[in-house]
Amino acid sequence: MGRIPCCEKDNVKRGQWTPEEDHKLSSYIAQHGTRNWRLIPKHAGLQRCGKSCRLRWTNYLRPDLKHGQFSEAEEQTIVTLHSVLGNRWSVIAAQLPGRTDNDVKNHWNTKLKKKLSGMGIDPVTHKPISHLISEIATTLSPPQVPHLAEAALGCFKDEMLHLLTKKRIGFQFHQQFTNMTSTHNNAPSTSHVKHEENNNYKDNTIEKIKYGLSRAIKESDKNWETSVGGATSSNFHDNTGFSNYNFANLLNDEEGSPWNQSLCSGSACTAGGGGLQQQQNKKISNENCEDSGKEIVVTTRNGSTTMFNSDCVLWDISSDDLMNPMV
DNA sequence: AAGCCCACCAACCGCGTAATC
DNA sequence: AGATTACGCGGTTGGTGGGCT
Repeated sequence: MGRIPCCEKDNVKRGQWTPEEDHKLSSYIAQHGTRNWRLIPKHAGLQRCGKSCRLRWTNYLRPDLKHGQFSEAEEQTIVTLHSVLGNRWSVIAAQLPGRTDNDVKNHWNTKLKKKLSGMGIDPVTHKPISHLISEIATTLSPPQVPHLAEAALGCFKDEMLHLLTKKRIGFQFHQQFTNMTSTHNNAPSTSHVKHEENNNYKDNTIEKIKYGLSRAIKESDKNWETSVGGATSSNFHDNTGFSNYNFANLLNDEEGSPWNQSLCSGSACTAGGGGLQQQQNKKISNENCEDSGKEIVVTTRNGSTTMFNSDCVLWDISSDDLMNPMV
């Protein structure tokens, strides 16, 4: 047996509330309270569902509600509580006098999530995105990598891609680079941060990032298998205490991006479709690099992660960008 | 000026569960 | 005790307005 509707759908008005309806509802509630939402519209002379009346009252008409912008302090509270409670909007809203769960949820989805992403923080886990990559690369056993890595990246990709499409930035790796120069032959020059104001480049790059991430996840799995299988892979080595994953050949491919095929959100993700498997062995060029074959490496050591490319232009996430995301 | 895109947010939907019969 | 009803919550949708091309 299905759930019985709270009202007769045919006889109720839907959509935006008029000032007259607001007045009727407010007047009725001021006199009689909010005891039975099913009866309120009938008694108040409204052709609305009781549920609709309740939402209108709780989210808009209640006299104790604030309607203005969220303050810095309120935003800070939301972010802090969200890091602990997750999407428990009603609990978070309870800590913000005059704000509803709907307010908080909307503000989170439209502003705060992007703000955090722009700061390089994953809005789901509240960890820096570099930590996520690090965890994917080091702490997961390879059979899990395609699923969990894609799930984690899936949570972040929309905001990341949004940011990238709004403003080209170059990838910096100051201290990590210093560390790497002593251990890696393809160390980048300090003039690596270059900008090309070329739309084609941007468009290509976005596609390459999408595809590159998907390929990276898949490739790391393959490399691990190669290594375990006995053959020494030049792409995967761990003899210096680092775990190096070579993503150099993951940034380009003539084929369409599999990103959409494996597009996922959270746990609903099913990574690594058959198409991805089939594409694994295809030749990949690196046309956007001045010198093809340069590497992009994710390096992990003591939990820190570095991603760099020796000569290709990447994105510069400066502190200004992080604090003032272009959204 | 018109069309398009995007951000915002009010409102809706459906599910879980507490309350009531 | 089980069925029914209502409420609360979180996810999603759709209308609107502003900015950009």
